[in-house]
Amino acid sequence: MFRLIYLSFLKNYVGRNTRRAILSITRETITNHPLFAKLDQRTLSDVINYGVHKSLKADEYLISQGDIWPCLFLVVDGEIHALKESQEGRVLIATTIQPGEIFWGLAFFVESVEMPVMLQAKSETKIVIWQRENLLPVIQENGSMSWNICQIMIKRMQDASDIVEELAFQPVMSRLASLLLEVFGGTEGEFVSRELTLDDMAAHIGTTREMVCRHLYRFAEKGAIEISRTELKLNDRDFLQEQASKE
Amino acid sequence: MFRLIYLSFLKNYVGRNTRRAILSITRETITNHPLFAKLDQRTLSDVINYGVHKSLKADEYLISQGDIWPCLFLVVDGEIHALKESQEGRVLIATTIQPGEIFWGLAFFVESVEMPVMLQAKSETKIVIWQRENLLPVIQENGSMSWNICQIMIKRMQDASDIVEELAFQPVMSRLASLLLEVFGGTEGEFVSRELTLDDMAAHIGTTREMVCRHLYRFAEKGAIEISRTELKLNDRDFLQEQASKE
DNA sequence: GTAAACCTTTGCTTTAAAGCAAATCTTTAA
DNA sequence: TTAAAGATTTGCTTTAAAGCAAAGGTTTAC
Repeated sequence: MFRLIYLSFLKNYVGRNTRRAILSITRETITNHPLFAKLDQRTLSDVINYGVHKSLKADEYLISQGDIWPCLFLVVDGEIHALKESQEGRVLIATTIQPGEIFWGLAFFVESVEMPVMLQAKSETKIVIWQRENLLPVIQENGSMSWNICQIMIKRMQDASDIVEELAFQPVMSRLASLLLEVFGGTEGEFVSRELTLDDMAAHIGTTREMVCRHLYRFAEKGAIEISRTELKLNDRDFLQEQASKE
Repeated sequence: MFRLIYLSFLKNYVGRNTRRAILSITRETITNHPLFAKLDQRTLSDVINYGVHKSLKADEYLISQGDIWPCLFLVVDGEIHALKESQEGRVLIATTIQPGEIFWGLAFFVESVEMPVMLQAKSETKIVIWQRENLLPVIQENGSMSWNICQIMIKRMQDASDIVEELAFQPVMSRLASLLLEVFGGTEGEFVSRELTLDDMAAHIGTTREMVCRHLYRFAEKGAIEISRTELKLNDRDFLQEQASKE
């Protein structure tokens, strides 16, 4: 009881020193990002001043599919999912934006272009948002920035390309094997919390929770993993690797 | 007979005037592209000089999936398919690059990054290729160029995003309806050549020729289209539109 | 002009994926 | 502490997609 009160107290109270610490982490995150690498101190300060801080609660939406949103943002803390939703309510998580990464509304670059994904905070998340009108002059006066953005875009294209390839050619079992390796790849031999619900996993690979469940138990039958209702142990990475490459 | 000889004569013989005409078309294509829009005459000439002309025969490969290819190119005439091939030989056409459009190897922007697609000429095709090392200085000295590239990339991202959405959420029938509208949308009420083989259509929507065939005849049963072995008439665009949005 | 290569169509079979429902377990919130 | 909400699991059913094979057309190349 006491512990709960104590924790919620910490959660809501942000003292002068703590606030200063958060701002400094944010400042550091901005300063360290390759996009702003070659800016002089004065321009960097401008950029930092234009940035609007925003906190998102877990599961809170930042924007919806179809929005015209001429902004660019940097994740300071937490994680943001870029996801697509079908008419029937099925969901596909296209990518996850991590702390230190930059993302944008397409309308930041091309006027009136709609967002093809919605953005949703996975957990409690802090971001800094820039409006097109504020950042555009800076970008145009610093040639290297556009080039850096190109490089970030290339990475995103690779991601998108992988998703297309998997959806087009690989069966559910392979996609699940890939996901397991990605999420639990570093935990071979020890039981760990499953982290993702069946629905979460289904959203990552574009299928249903029932399919995920069945394939998990199929992997368990083969000895590649062990599972309980809440935990998972990865035993045979090679087996999963092999499954992941099947068509 | 005579006609054949006459045609093949034309095909191979390129006289002085014709060559000059082709070069001038190419020059115009380059000059008109938004990417080079704001360059001064002198820089533009440099760019034109750095560009290497290349002709591809129908079905000829430009590069393979996995290549590290630090180039950027412009399609002058013809069409180039960006396609993915699975281990089992199935093919998905991710996008088609049209005359006047620019595309690139990812390694043009980020060193050592592999191509996620292969590039293949759909028909006889002429392109102009620039090496990274030649074009990079021009880009870095002309800030607007990177920005323009960003805009081109945004368009490609939209395309990729649409493909993901279709593969993840839409059944074969919807994807085929979309394709029919895209290819034959402007020909309502008249018989036209089918243009694409069943295999071609299958490659566009990620399925097999048999599935395409069956769904075509299903559309025909409903009166939305009429088909013979070689021709097709689109009767009911609305019906197809409705099918295209189904999940 | 003809054979070979290629494309289309269809019947039949197999398989993967999804949908639905119910039982069981876990977590959350009052 | 307990009820409610949420998550997992499994059996059964349905459907979409794919695979295989064979029979016809069409086009191409010699």
